[in-house]
Amino acid sequence: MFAALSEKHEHKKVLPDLEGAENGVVMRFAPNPSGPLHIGHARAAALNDAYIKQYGGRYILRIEDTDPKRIDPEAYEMVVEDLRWLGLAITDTVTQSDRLHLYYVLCTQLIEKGGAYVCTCDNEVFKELKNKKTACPCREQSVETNLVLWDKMLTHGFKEGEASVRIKTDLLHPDPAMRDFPAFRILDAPAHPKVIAHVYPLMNFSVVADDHLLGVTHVIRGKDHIANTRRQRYIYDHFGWKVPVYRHYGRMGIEGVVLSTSQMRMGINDKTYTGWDDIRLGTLRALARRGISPEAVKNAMLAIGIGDTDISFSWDNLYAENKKIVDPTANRYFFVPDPVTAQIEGAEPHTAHALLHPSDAARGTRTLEFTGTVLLPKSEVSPEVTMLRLKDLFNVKISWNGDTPTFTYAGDSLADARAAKAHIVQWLPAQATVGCTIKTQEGDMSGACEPAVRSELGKVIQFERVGFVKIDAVSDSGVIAYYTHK
RNA sequence: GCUGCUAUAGUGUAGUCCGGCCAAUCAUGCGGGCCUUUCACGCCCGCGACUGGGGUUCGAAUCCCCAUAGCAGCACCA
Repeated sequence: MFAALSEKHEHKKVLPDLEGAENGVVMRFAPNPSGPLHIGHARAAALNDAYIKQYGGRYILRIEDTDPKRIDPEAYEMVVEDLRWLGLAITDTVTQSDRLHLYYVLCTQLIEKGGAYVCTCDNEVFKELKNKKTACPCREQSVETNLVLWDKMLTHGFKEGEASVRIKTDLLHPDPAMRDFPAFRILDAPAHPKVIAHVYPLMNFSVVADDHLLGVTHVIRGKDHIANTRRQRYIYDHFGWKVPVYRHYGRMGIEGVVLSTSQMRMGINDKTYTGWDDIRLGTLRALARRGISPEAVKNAMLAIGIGDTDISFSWDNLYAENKKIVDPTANRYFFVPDPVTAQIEGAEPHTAHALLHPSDAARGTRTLEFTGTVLLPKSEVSPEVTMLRLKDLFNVKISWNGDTPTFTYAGDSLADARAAKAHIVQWLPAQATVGCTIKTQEGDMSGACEPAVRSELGKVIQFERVGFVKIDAVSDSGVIAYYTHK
């Protein structure tokens, strides 16, 4: 009964039903290994994942590396790492460069069926004919001729650009993008990191081949693939294969971070960025470094859903999701930005015990030894301020002689501080601090924090009154933290 | 230009297929309050939208037409 009540608060986002998914689904995430995954990828990855969890089935990671020019050899590993971080239920992994022989066999079959032909026209010439809805001479070749030419392609009888395989579609189709699109091309010096080949499939062919071979039932991807879906249908029809169910979601605009792989790589090379996880980038590893949890990313993506409207991604919404996850677990500590030293007159030494978490006393406390001098945030100490409450310690009166403050002990009563509307501020014992720099997308914030923060390496904590941060590095010279969000 | 898709508050989203229960849901954001030894969390209150114009209908966010805006594709990229 109580469980039912608490589940009501979960607000589980329900995605629209998928047609024909009742008996389970086979879906795939198919990135190009050109760099690490970014937030845009996370949408496709998370949406597919959610449906597979909803209906049951298999989740195939398919690395689409059929364009040697767009491969970063390190990306194979990065993609897998990023998906592992996201926590997806991947059941199978295939790499297209391992499967070229399968595509070749299917191409031969398609030529035999009369569904494809080898075109030796100049690319520009073909384009002109296509725009005039006119067949190129190669289209009328016999199956036998096509098979001979196809064999010639595979045996290096052509150079790059001299021949390609085209799918027979409808030359009168109103959309020129549909007319006899290419399925295989020749690359002379591809320098592919995983395979030696001369003939490479184009995306539309290899995708159909693999979706069919792997039994993919449902495809969710961006609407930039709508035209590809229509093209791919021609291949399905030639083979007589069953077409998967498609959903195409709209474009997602993301502001504030760099997403373009080439731009990121350039910036890393010229030291503008520290690496793929530089927090100014939109990669998943950058989010991870900042303390965004994978669950928050997934939840934010599911909340966006599969609508075909173009949307703008909201960092606020992602931060809200993350805070729900991080707030209950993050320990609290003091960080004093831009510290000023304050010697407190008239106060006895005192040990303060501050809760590690305000709503979970069982977690314990940290101890701060007051011996006379403290560090305070400079922004809290200005001539119009005459009283402060040092959190978990006592009240301090400030008297001003011009610009020079004098700090005097003013009692332990919290009620007094409230009555005086004094700010309750974080502080540090001057004799027990470590230097701390908080890195934000806008720049660094330096100050000092409790020495105990050093035990939170790799964790997200909350600096009280400052915000959530992830402890990135701990050394003799101090602590480096990354700002997560408020 | 051609082909196609879309249009609900600052942002995301539900409702649109099968018109009335929608003076429009939920989240986030913002404003105010309560709680509180954090400007966090929690709780309460409030703000804020059906792109525009026609039409059909007793009745339209929902159906039709036009306009406008945005987006995608028109590669031997994925």
